Amino acid sequence: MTTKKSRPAGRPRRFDPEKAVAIAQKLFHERGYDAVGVADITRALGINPPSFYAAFGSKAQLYDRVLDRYACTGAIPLQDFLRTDRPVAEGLAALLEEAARRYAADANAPGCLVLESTRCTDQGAREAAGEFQITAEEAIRAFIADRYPDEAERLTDFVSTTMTGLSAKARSGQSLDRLLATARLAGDALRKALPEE
Amino acid sequence: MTTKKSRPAGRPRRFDPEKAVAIAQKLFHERGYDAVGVADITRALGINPPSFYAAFGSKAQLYDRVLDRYACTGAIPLQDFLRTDRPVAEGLAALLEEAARRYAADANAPGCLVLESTRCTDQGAREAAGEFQITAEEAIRAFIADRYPDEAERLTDFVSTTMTGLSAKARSGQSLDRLLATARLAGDALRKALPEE
DNA sequence: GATAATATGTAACATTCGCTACATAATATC
DNA sequence: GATATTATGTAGCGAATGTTACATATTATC
Repeated sequence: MTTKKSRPAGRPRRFDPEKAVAIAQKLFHERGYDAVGVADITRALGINPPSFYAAFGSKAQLYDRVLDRYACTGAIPLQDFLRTDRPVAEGLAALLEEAARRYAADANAPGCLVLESTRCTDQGAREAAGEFQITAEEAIRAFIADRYPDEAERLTDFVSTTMTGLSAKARSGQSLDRLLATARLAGDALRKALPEE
Repeated sequence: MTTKKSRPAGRPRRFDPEKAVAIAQKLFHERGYDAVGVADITRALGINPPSFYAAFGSKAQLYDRVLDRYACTGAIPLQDFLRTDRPVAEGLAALLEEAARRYAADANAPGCLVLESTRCTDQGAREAAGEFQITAEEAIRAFIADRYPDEAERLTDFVSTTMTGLSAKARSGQSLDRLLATARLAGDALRKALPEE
C-alpha cells in the first residue's frame, strides 16, 4: 500500500491533467476562449489530440475545469471582502480596488477570466462563465441586502458593472494606477450612496 | 445630364451598397463581428460571395464602412452632451444616462457596437473599433480638461470604464431601469468629484 | 452591332475548426 | 506469459471559415 492511490490498470499518462488544466487556464486567460484552439492546447501540453480528448472529453469540458480552477486560484476571494464586521461601503470599495489590482497583476493575462468569457462567441463557454458571474453577484447582493435591503440590487449592479468595465480596461492595457483611480472613484460613489452605519 | 450621377458602364448592381452596409451593421450589432460570417451577410443581402467581394473587398473592409456608418447613425452624438454652457459633471452624467438608454434601446442589438468590437477575436476589427473608442475618449478628455485639466484623465477613465460596463450589461440583457440606475450612481460620483462651478 | 466594362451565378479553393477511427504501446492483474 | 485495460501516435474526418476562378449576363459607348 503506497501513500499514492494505487495506479489503475493500463498504460500510464505521459502528462499530469492538473498541470494541463493550469496551462490551459493560462492560455484561455491570455487569449480568450475563442482564440485558443484545441491545437494550441495540445501543442502547449506536448500531447496529441486523442490524449486530450481521452483526458478531458472536449474543449468545453476542459473549460469547465479551468473555470473551477480559476474560482479557487485566480478569482477574487469574495468572502475576504464581504465581511459583516466592516461597513458595507468599505467592503465593496475594497473589493473594487482588489479587482483593479488582480486584473492588472499579470500583463500577459489581464482582466477577469470569467467576465471576459461571458462575452465570447461560444455559447457553452459563455453560459458556463455566466453562472460563475451570477453566483458572485448573488454573494454581493446578499452581503448588501443584509444591512441595506433596498439598495442591494442597485449597488450590486453598480459594482458588477464597474468590475466588468475594469476587466475590459485592463485587457486594453490600461495601467494599474489608472484602474485603481477608477476603482476608488467608484468606491467613493458607494460610500456616498450608503448612509453612515 | 441627369440629376443622378451618370451610371458607369457595365452591368448594373442588383443591390444598393448603402442599404447593404445598413443590413450588415444590424447583423454585426446583433451578433458581433466574430459570429457574423460572410455567408450570413450574403444570405441577408440576397447576393452571392463574388458580388460581395466586388463591392466591399473583404469582411474587414465592410466592417470599416459599418463602423463609419455607426459613428454617424447609431453612436452617441458626443458634441450634444459635452457642451461648454453646462457644468462638466452634468454633461458627463447626461452622457452616461444617454449611453444606458441607447445600449438598451434595441433589445436585438444591445450595447455599443464599437465597445463590443474592441473585444472580438479578429485583430483588424478590434483595432478599427479601438480607434473609434480612442477618438471618443479624447473628446471627453478635452471636454473635461478645458475646465478641470487635473481631473481629465481620471474622470475620462471612469466615464469610459462605466460605459464599457454598461454596454456589457446591456448585452447580458439587463433592463433599461437597472442600467439607468447604474448610470445615475456613476453620475453622482462625477458630481461629487468635481467642485461646484 | 461590335467593343469595353462591370456585375452575376456556379462552383470551388485552401485553411482552420473541433473531434475521432484505428492500430499500437505500456501497464496491472491473474 | 496471457489477458484486460488504458494511453499514445498517425492520420484524417466533416463542417465551417474567408475568399476566388471562371464563364456568362447586362449595360454604356462607339
